[in-house]
Amino acid sequence: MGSKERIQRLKEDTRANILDAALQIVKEEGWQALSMRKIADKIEYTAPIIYEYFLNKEGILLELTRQGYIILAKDIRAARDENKTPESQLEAMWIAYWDFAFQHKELYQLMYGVDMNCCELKKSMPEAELSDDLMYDVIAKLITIEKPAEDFVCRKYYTFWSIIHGLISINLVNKGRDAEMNQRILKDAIRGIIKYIND
Amino acid sequence: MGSKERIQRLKEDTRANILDAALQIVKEEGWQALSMRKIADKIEYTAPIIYEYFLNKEGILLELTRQGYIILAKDIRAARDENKTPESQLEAMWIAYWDFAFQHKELYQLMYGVDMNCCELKKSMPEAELSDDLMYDVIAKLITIEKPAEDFVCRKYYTFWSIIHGLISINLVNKGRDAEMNQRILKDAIRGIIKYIND
DNA sequence: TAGATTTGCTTAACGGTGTTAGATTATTTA
DNA sequence: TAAATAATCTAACACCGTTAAGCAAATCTA
Repeated sequence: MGSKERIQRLKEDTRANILDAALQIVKEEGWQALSMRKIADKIEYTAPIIYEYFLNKEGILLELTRQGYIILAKDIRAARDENKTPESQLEAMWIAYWDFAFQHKELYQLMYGVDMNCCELKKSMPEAELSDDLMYDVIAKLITIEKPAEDFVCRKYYTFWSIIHGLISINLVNKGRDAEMNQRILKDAIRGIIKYIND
Repeated sequence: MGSKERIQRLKEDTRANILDAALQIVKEEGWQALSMRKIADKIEYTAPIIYEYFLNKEGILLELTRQGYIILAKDIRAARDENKTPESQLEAMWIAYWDFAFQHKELYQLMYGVDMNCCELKKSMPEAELSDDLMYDVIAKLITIEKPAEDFVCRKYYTFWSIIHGLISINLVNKGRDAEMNQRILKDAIRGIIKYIND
């Protein structure tokens, strides 16, 4: 009677296959081409069975978003743990963020709504805050002034996030022209903000 | 026989009505809800008529994008002309950019692919470069070092653009939480970059 | 003015989408 | 083996962008 577990495992496999198929289609043809019937084709089923694993199409996207945040947090944490000083940690962490965006371009688009459809329903996802906290902590360490205003750290964090997300968005939408220049802008900006973080 | 002109004017009206209807639907229900049949309903015609005025749905979006760039350039130019020093010009121009993004939220989403579907075909649109040039000129004035590297101005421009576009994107996607804080981040960032523009 | 032609607009359709209900087939249980 | 249950599919609905065909009114031509 161990078949219960076997079947359970098979179901989990199918669920994973759906997500894999979806991501594969997006990688091959873009978000616009993703359809329930195409996913079904790829996993050799018909469309309605997907609804036994996910509430609807949005549910698939939501799960992919979740996976994205988990990978991102893992990468950022690794970058932090490989460096010692807060300065080098912060730089490495933002570069990890940057690398994630291009290594998992499709996930990044989904997570941050760059040239995408969908979403709206990205409300309370705890996984989305994983990497937020990591960044926040390191930034706080760099602030040496006596009594920072309440939203001071928050503002610095948003400044970092904005410039890097902005650069990424511009590159993803405009199909990134000069990769080398962008790397320079990125590093210059990071160092600039770190340098004057107490202003 | 002045009826030729009258008819011509009516046709131009209908074309404008289509664009207005489209934008109105988007403002009321979001980009996802925009459909040819809904536009037709709003202008009290049936869908196929629209194809006498635009090649396809993309054509409507493209024209709205064009209009967006024209408004943006006008706003930025006005901001520049209301200020004297390059420093205050630049700040006012970026704030004008910022204001445009929130005053014409839907157009900005369309122009820069923030949480949108479509596009790809944003290739050569001359109107898109109108405001680019304005910014570029003023930034160049602020650079005082002797022989700036060839891509120096370009890099500074991208730095500005990135942080502001990043902030806007984050606010549009995350439904902007603290408007006041964002204004502060924006101004701080602009002044920070101006301050160290020759680094 | 009568007929021919052009114009403006609609209906109907095609192939696609997300999604649901019902029927069908396969598997498990008694 | 028979009944019950699970797994899967077919068919359909309402929508989408888009195109082709047809109708009816206005216009032009004789």
